[in-house]
Amino acid sequence: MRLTAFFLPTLKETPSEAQIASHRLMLRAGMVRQSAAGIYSWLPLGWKVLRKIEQIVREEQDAAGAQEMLMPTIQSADIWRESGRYDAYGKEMLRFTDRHDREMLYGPTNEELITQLFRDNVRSYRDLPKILYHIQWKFRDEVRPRFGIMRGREFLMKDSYSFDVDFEGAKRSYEAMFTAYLKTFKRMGLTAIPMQADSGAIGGNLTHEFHVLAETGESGVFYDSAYDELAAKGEIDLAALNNLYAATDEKHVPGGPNVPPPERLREARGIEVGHIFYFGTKYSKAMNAQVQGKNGEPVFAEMGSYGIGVSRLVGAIIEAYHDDRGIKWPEAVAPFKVGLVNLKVGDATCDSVCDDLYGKLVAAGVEVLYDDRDERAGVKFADLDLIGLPWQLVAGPKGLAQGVVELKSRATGEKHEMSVESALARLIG
RNA sequence: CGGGGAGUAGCUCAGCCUGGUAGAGCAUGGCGUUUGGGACGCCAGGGUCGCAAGUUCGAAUCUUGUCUCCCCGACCA
Repeated sequence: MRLTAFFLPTLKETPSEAQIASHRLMLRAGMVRQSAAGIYSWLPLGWKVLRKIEQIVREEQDAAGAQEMLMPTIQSADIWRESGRYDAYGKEMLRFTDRHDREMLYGPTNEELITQLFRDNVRSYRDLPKILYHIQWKFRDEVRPRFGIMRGREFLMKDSYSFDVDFEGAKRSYEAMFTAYLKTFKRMGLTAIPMQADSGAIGGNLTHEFHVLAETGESGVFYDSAYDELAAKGEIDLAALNNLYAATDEKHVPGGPNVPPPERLREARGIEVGHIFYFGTKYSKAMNAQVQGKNGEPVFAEMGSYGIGVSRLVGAIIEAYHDDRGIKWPEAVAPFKVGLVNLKVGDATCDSVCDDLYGKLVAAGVEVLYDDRDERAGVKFADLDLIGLPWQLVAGPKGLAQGVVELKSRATGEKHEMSVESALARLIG
């Protein structure tokens, strides 16, 4: 993509409403614009990141055996009356009527819909287990949206739902999602700690929240310092994780059972990026979702639900990866891998070398943003640092006179001069 | 939902107290000089002062109502 053609409205100054780094940087980097309280438009750069994250989530769900589908954003009140949540959910649910005065709502979650689909279409235990998921926009009419897309009213969520014939099966599904979540967050460069959590309004008795540690996190969390060591090792060890203490402040009881000694107890702030629940037959009973068991007997489906805040992850990643100049995207979610800087647009050599580099990178399938604007070097560097592409490939008249370009890592700040060929090899290889 | 604050140019804000032709910086367009980490000069364009009523000869400014946004708290799968 050539920057002259790209819609990238960056801001030099910080909009006054933005309080935390991710919000500030998303506005400044031209990723999002607010349209109403807690409701945002995703501009091209932000949308690219969102789709990258979504794709990682999708791949890990698929790998765990879940199947993607798509349920609507708008739901009928009827099924919510069946589950009993139409009255229970409260004002967070956005309700309205259509032209025929039918009561509708913008879905805050999809247990009812998926249970209805299951009930209407699955008859036998032989069809189980099943894990279905979708990645869809949700709306929760939060009293006080804040922190940009971190607590928006409209947000993109991946929600999965598992159906099993018995508890053992449900537990396997739960563990499959548990592991998938750890892998998902790790691929994005995040260390997410699974925490014992309050089960809240969804109800159930087996539940974990996944928190990314960040100073600006909304939740207080407590965890065993052994997590830090485990995270440093970089491998996912389910058994080890299950034996370590970690809890949100809602669940944490000082000095309670399993709480590690003070020297190993860490207190921190966390951003909740995922939440998984086993809730048994809560919805299948309320909505009469049964299958026939092995002996022909009716069995209520054992269910779980598993959410990842996809749009919130964008903010969480920025919270984890930024400095005072801007964002530092991990390569897995970066909107582009390379920012190609032509330091002197209009200079025949610079133009031809950059055009050639751009063509070759694109041909090799490398995502590259080519800054071909007729701007001063400082402007280009500042914008590139702000939007945080992992690699900056800089070509200017001085370097080219020596036959070199500069390759800079945004993450480490390291710069290396090298020939055009070796730069290409580094980026394509 | 309780408390506080703010709506004036694309952004950041001044002007309001004490009513009298709407401002600055940045951004944008043009020209020139510049050009390796957010240049400089000159010129230009751009505003229903959130909206509505009221007071007044006259309202961005005073009064009332209303809408929206932000912050703190409570709330939050």
